[in-house]
Formats: sequence, structure tokens, C-alpha cells
Amino acid sequence: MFNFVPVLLQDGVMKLNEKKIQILLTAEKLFADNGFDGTTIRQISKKAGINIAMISYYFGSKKKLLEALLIYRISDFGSEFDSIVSDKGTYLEKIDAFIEMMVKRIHQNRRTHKIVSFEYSNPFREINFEAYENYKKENFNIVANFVKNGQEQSEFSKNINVQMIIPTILGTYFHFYYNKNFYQNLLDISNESEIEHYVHNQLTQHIKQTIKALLTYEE
Amino acid sequence: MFNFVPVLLQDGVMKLNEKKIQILLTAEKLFADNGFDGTTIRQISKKAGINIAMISYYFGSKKKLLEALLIYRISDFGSEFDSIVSDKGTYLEKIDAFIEMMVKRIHQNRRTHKIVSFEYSNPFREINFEAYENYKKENFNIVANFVKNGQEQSEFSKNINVQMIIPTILGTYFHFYYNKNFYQNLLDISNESEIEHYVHNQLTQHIKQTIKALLTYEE
DNA sequence: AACAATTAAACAACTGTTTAATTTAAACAC
DNA sequence: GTGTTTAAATTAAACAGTTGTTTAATTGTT
Repeated sequence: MFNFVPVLLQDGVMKLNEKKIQILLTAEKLFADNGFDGTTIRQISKKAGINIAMISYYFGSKKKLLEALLIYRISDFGSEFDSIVSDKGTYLEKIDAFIEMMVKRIHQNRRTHKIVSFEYSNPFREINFEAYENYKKENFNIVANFVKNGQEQSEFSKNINVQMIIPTILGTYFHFYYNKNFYQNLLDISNESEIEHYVHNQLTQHIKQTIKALLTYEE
Repeated sequence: MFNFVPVLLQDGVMKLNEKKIQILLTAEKLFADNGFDGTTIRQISKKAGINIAMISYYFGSKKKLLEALLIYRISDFGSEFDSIVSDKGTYLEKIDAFIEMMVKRIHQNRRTHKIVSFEYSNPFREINFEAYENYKKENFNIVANFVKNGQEQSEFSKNINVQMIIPTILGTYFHFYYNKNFYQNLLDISNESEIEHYVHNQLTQHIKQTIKALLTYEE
């Protein structure tokens, strides 16, 4: 049984059949939990229920498996954002929808983001992070334009470090996620669904509040 | 030439001579750059200029080397904080000194924090994170008390998610640090000293502004 | 028949740790 | 200051286990 050729096509996009996606998702979880180096292809194979040779056969190597995951996971969020901006209402009101979208998105891709975060800074890791960098650049430009427009409408304060807004939003989320064990204990929540609930309610609310406060703060 | 016994003493505190510290610092940098699993004891030995057997001889194992690093690095910051609180001035004014201290401290220990962040969530990694957890708990209590007092003086708003203030402060810093390569490019700064300067000035200023805004924001 | 999919086995390289031997340095008796 | 003892420091080599990848053979599908 075969569906697609197991090689990179000319445009560099790999066709993904169900089995390949299953392998990617298994690898994503293991990479996020144990790190790239901490995960073996035997672990991935076993958990995905395939033979170890299939990973080389499908993806070429462990490194290329990670690259395939990055391309599969990280897509732009320009269009989603456009519909928020075109909605009526003040810029301040739009922030709520905007933050909500960002947190949902980042939460959905949290594992891949974690993997990238830790492998990105390693200069000896010869992995192609182009997709990730383009994604970040696009996100940054969207935020920068949004804030600029809000400032022109005099809804937002001047003297805001626009470049550090994304670190504030995503950083807050990720610091929570990376220290999940700690905050689980602190907040006295136990299971995964309660964490999900906290993220999409209290944490999202806190980030909204923080960003709205920052954008309207006058010293 | 020998200085101290290479074993754990009764109270669990290892005496550290200069050579041990040199090994710890070498390991810290490599662990932070390449991850715990991505770093081999041969790399550490070579970079530290010692024989590979010395690591087992001094620390017992690679895991115990990391544990020794944690104990060496992560100390409480209660006393430093106390002097800030006892200074005169409003609570709002104290925030500046407080944030500055936190960023300086976290920046100094950034590598160990990065290592911990990544290894902490791995349940199969049998490493003792007690020192780290106590450190976090203490920091949290300090912040919680500080905010409570500021609220009692009516300087800070009510309805603040106190538990998410530390994630906001540290998260912003770490998201910047983890994506150093990206922001280096975005901010058009090249060398390490310019990054240092940005952290202690623009980034610290941004975090101060964000937290002050949050603590005084009325919806 | 043609070729993709899948497999178990083998591969050489690398892993953390231990060994057993040697070197170094402090402690001691004089 | 001697020479001797004692134990720590340091070393190269070996250890057994694991790593990612490849092979060559087999199975499955069209």
C-alpha cells in the first residue's frame, strides 16, 4: 500500500499521507517532551507503530523529520488576523480578539514552538529554520502595523516599545507552559483539561489586561 | 594537587574548588547551547581541559553534575529584595528597582534557567529540581506580598492576576533571550555587548512600563 | 511483472561510566 | 631540609550499551 512518493518534490514541499502525519505528530510530542537529542528514532518508531527504517525511508533523516514538522506546523496567520482588523469597533476592543487568536494559535502549536525555541539558538544544529523566521517576521509586522494604526487614532499611547510586545504576549504564555508543573501545583489544578481551561480563560484574560494597560499607559 | 574531598558531604552540599567551578561553568554554557542530551562529557572535558574521567570522579555522573550546577547557581534573592522594600518611596517607585533587580538576576543565571526550563518538564529525567522549585516558590511569595501591600496602600489596582506577574516579567525576558538570533536581526544589533546593553536598558524599561501599567490599570 | 512498502539485521560511530595504573602533592617522623 | 608514607589527582584504555543510518531480503499492491 502506497500513496505518495517518499521524496522531496521539486518545490521542496513534501506530500504527506496519513502515516507520515502520524509519524510527525508522534515525533512532535516526543521532541517537545524529551528534546531533539533526547528522542531516539526507536522511541518514535515504537510509539508510532512503525519500523525504524521507515523514518529514513520517508523523511531521509532525523533532522529532515524535524524540518518536515516545522513546515507542516508553522503556517502564517495573516488571513485570520485580517478579519479581526476589518471588524468594526475601537482598536482597544480589537485587542481582545487579537490576543485571543494569538494565544489559541500558539497553544495549538506549543510543542513545535518549544522544540524550535531550544534548537534555534544552537549554531551547530544544521536545521533549516527559514519557515520559522518568516513566520516570526510576519507576526511582528502585523503587530507593528496594528499598534501604529491605533496610535494614529490616538487610542494607544506613544513611547511604546513595539518590538517587545510579542515577547510579552508569547513570553507570558510560554513561561507558563514551560513551568506547567510548577503552576499546576500553585494554582491547585490537576488534570490537562483544567490547564486548558486556565489558559483560555484566566491566562488569556491576564495577557489582554496587560497589553491593554501597556498600550494606554501614560507615565 | 588536591583541595577537597570529591564526595557529597553529609549535609548534601558539595565543596567546590576552583577546578570544579570551572567544570560547572563550562558545562553550563554547553548545556544551555546544546541541551543536556546534546552535550557529551567529552565535549565538556575537552573545553574545560580535563580528562573525561574527572567528571565522574568529581561529581559522580553527568546527572549529578547538572544537579551540582543547579545548587551552585540558584540561590534565594530574599535579602536583596528586602532592602528594596525597606527603602522609602511609593510602591510604584519601588517597582523600578524591583524589576531591575529581577532582570539582572535572571540574566546572570539565564543559562541555568534555560537548562532547567527544558529539563524540568521531562518526567523521565530523574533530576532533583528541589532547589529550583523552592527558589520559584520564594520568588512568587515575595511578589505576591509586594502587590498585596501596594494594593492595601491603594497604589495598585484590584483585580490583578498576581500569579501571572512573574510569568509576564520572566517570560518577556526569556522569549527575548531564546530568540536572540531573531531580535538581533530585527533590532540591527550585532555583538554580545550590544545585546547586554539592550537588555539592561530598553528591555528592562519595557518590562517596568508594562508592569506599572498593569498594576495601575482600571478597566 | 514492476515497484512501493516494510522488515530484521547489521553497521560503525558514539555514549556515559569504570578500570587499573601512574603521577602529584601534602603529611609525617626525624 | 631529609626521605617515607598516604592518599588524592590524573590518565589512557576498556567497557557495555545506544545511537542514526543502511543493507538486503521479503511482502504487498497495482
